[in-house]
Amino acid sequence: MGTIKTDGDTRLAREFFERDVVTVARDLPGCFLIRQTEKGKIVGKIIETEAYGDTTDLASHARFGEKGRSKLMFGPAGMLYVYSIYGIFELSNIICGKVGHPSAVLLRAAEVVQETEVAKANLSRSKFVKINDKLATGPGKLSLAFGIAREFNGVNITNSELLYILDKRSLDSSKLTRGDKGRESFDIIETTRIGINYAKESKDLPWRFYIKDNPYVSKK
DNA sequence: ACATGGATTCGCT
DNA sequence: GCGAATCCATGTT
Repeated sequence: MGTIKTDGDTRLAREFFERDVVTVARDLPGCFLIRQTEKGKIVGKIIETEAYGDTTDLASHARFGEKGRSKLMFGPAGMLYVYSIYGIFELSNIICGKVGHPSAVLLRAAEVVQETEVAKANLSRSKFVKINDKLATGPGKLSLAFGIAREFNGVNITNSELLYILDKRSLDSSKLTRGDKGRESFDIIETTRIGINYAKESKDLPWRFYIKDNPYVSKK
């Protein structure tokens, strides 16, 4: 469901993201994030996500209402929501749910499986990132590695040629990863979100999802 | 106009 | 486990 054909691959379409944000967040690990750049096509397997909900989720930017930077969250699904944090990083989210039901999925970690040198070059632009074999472990590093910055805010990833997501069954991972299995099954761990201890009644919601035993998870 | 603090990351203790 | 780096959205004066 929720897919269209693009060049033989199966791109996630708006219907995929229009579902409940928690369902989408659980479904995204194992899918492939694609970033077409001048230097090449960066491909990453999504490892970890978090769901952010409506005005009742005290950790969600939507809690402030339909205004300011989070206005996008109230609009149609499939748009990218990029915002800066700590003056240092920019975090990438995908708007989910029907119009009027604000929510978004935060992309927290990926395994870069193609054009790793391009991703490394992107990371090198920040003096706050240490470059090692984990290129996109954590939402700040993920955005930087994939070259996603504020100019991508509002981009429709169901249309864009520069940024989109392919279904987890659409790529033959034997060509892409070392030992990690795109087409094989995996267990998803559900746990609490990171960095939101200020959000009293919401901080214990099990809205963080990651692939069990995967080395590219940002934090256990 | 001013003060506050964060959906982070790294390095040092 | 804690603090620094560094900017802007948000809330208060």
